[in-house]
Amino acid sequence: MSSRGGSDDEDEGTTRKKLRLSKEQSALLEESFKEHSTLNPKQKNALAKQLGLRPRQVEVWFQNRRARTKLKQTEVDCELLKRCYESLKEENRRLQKELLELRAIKVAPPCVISHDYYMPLPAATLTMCPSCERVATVDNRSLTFAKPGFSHLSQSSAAC
DNA sequence: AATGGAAAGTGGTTTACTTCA
DNA sequence: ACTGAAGTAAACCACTTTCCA
Repeated sequence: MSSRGGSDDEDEGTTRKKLRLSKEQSALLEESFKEHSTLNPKQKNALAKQLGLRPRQVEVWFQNRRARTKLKQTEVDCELLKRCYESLKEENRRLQKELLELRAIKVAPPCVISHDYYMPLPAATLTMCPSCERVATVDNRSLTFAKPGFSHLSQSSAAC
């Protein structure tokens, strides 16, 4: 690894001061990064020549730039996951509440149907999808799931 | 004087290539 | 001639250090 340890960085004799890239240099590097986030040796050398920098400096700039991009993306992903978590927490709260209500309905005395007297069934009874183990509400004629996303269940069988 | 951010250093991993038994 | 192991260089990445505004 020839470029390790700055052996090709020797310049101006004694202590090498850290260089701050000019606006023009940064702009050109940014422009180049937009086109391709990695450089082949030919592109790197050409860009270095154009900028008046050492190829190693161009290489380092691209490495740091990729790292910054990744960091930014990670932060965005983190925010997204936070929001997703909050949303799921809220939905879980709501479903737990719904489950309690449905259990209460299930525990209530069964309906009686006599010849001259019809007592309607409760609006829904509780069942569990055996495949995905989600709770579903079922009435006489059709299967009605509490949440969207249960469409994978057919009406004829309460299984996924 | 303290600090954030960017340039540069360091060490580890991967990949492509060469050499040699 | 073919093949697999070993060595090497280059490039990348993650992490860290240095230094300037």
